[in-house]
Amino acid sequence: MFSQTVEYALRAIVHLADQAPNPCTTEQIAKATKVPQAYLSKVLQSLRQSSVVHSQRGIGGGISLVKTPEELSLLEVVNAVDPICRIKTCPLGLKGHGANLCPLHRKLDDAMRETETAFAETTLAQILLSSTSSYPLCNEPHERLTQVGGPTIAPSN
Amino acid sequence: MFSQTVEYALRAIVHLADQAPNPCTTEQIAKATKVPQAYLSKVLQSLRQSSVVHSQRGIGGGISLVKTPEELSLLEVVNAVDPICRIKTCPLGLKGHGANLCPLHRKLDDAMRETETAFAETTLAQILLSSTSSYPLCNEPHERLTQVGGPTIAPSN
DNA sequence: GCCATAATAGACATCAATGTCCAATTATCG
DNA sequence: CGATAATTGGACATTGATGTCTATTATGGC
Repeated sequence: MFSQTVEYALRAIVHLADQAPNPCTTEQIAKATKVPQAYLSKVLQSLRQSSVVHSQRGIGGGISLVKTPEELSLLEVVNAVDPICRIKTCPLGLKGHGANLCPLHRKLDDAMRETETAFAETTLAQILLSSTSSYPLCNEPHERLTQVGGPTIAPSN
Repeated sequence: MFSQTVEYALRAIVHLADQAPNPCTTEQIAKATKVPQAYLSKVLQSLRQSSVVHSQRGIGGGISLVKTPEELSLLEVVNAVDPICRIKTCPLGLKGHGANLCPLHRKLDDAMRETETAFAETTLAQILLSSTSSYPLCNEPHERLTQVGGPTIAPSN
């Protein structure tokens, strides 16, 4: 129901929110989120063009969130890479309907509206603070990759 | 958010429900629903293999619903052509999560669950009886293609 | 200025979704 | 049986989503 690209974008943003306000390199995000790095860079491009993330080249650079996790909603991320496009007029182009959707398309659009609303009302901060037994993207309850200050360049392995 | 195939399948089923229990030819459905006929025949194949519709070759044949519009839900149609696949285990394959989804995937799965439920609870009969100002697939309030009288080619049952 | 780092851009590959076309098959009618 | 109507199946084309690779450009540190 949601594209792979949406899944990847959300994983990346969750990781960035977790590390905020520190920037992460594409490589770091790719490893943490298990997303193919080359493809991830494409996804991050979309997010940058939509001003969801900011990028900085060179040493110490990387990707960082434009907004704080408290201000950023899931919907903004989803719409940046694969917009939820609501049904505005009759898909059959019937003149008699116009903006007055028939029951079928009303139902379909309602489902999309519900999803849109749910995503609009959820912030990244809420995702990070949710108290379930699993922490986003991590095996441990909360394994911070970068803790305090430090440019943390390449923890490598 | 929903594939073109889902849209086409639902249009076809709505038309069949409207004409039920009479069968319709692929050509009739294609014209009424404005779906490319050759592609529609593929979609109808999926619906037949999932036992949502029944087909009959030869003169007077065509496609008809297996269940009545009262018994058939939107979900059965959707799942026949493009299943809503719920998130059952961590997409990252993290062992620590397993069936215990992290907040992100919990949220995504919740959205799918809501949609799934909404579709499961809506029958084709409800779609046809919904009182909005537009009738499904038709410009007029209710232009039945087959009315009374004329043996519109094999009512046969 | 030089070098290492990291994003950026574009070409290319692969695969699934969508769409078209035609021959084969099956059923009904006269 | 033969003609017609209709689905069925397979080949093919096109497009978009997904994914890979390489060269280029920008940045900071020395």
